[in-house]
Amino acid sequence: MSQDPAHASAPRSRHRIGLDDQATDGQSARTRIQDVALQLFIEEGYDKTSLREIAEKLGVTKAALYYHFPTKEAIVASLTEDRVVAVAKILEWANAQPRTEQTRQELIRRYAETMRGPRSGQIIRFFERNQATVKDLGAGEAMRKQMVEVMNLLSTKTEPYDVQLRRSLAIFAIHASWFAMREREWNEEEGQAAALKVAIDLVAD
Amino acid sequence: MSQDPAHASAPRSRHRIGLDDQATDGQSARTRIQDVALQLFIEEGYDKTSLREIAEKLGVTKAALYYHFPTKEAIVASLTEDRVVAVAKILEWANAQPRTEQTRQELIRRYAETMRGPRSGQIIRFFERNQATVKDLGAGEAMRKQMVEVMNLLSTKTEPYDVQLRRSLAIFAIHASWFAMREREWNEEEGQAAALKVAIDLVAD
DNA sequence: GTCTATAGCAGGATAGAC
DNA sequence: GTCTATCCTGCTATAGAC
Repeated sequence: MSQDPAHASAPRSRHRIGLDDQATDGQSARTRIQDVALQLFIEEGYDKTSLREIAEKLGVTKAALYYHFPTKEAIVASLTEDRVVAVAKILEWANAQPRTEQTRQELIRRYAETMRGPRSGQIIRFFERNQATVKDLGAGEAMRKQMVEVMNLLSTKTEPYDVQLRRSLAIFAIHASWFAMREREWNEEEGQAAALKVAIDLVAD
Repeated sequence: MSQDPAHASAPRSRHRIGLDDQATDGQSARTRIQDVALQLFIEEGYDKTSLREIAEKLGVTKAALYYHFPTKEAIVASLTEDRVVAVAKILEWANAQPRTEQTRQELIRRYAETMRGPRSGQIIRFFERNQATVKDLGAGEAMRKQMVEVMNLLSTKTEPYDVQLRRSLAIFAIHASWFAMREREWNEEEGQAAALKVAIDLVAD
């Protein structure tokens, strides 16, 4: 999952306080960069978030980031790869199933499961808020294609338009529990349970 | 609606072929800029669309654009202002109604009506695909607030989470008919009718 | 109304010291 | 692993001629 050619085991040589030494909470430098970058990508947008800004927030310089990631885009790639693999597995499973209501519901259940990871919700949020930018980012293209494939599994072109639309909204229901209702105050558990319930209903006959 | 202090009636003085003289199809220079800009903002993203690119596509230079719009952001503002006014009117109406199922359905109907204009769908598409960027653009802020207000009118905080989510999805249903299902081939009429049907059902009890 | 030219700045990325 | 310094590019916006 982690393809870091350069420094599989980076030498902890110098005595200066750097990104990698702030790991008193068990977070690697790589992870800290990912967290800060993702947060900024969501709040400010990918384009408007400069590497300088990320570095500043981490207390280092731009150049330091380039030791951990070859490009800005690579940060996004590292963020999304795990989720892409997880969704790909679900799609593989779904493609081998008969196209029944029960399959749709199980597909939704499994898809909703992918939102349980600590960063999953944020990654979706990032994706939704940066669609235009992310679409030629490779990682974004992959996620977009997967979303379309999920929707295509939920309905066929021969079905009425309103059915197609209704079923597709199930995906938005799952995603939306993370971003559409920011104003309101419910906890994660409840939100996800509600989203799953609504989504399941949307794909029912 | 059109706040152009500088050139309410621009003098058609010179003989050179410019933006304003290409109006053989009845489009003003202003309109042509808006159309091209909006299209690029959707396809490439607001940030990544430079004024040079817009100008090039119109066969003029960057500087020419600055005659018609004082800033890049002003183009967005000019694009969204009519819709913001239209939605504001609907919100004003809705706020004066009792919070019944019938009101919700009528609210959805009226909201769906705003998608009938030629550019409305594109503007929503622009908004959705550039959320992160557009959020500190003034125009974007206004639209975001309106969307939240519509959702708040569709459900109250005391209602169960799944009901709140379900009702909020009605808005996405209306919007989605314009962008979520690009892969599939149905005409506008059918798509909007389907969206309205789904949305109405989502706000029903 | 449109042009050329340019100011002024910020971005991503690299080189090389430590 | 992180730094300083810098290259190169592209952006928004402005000045002033025509």
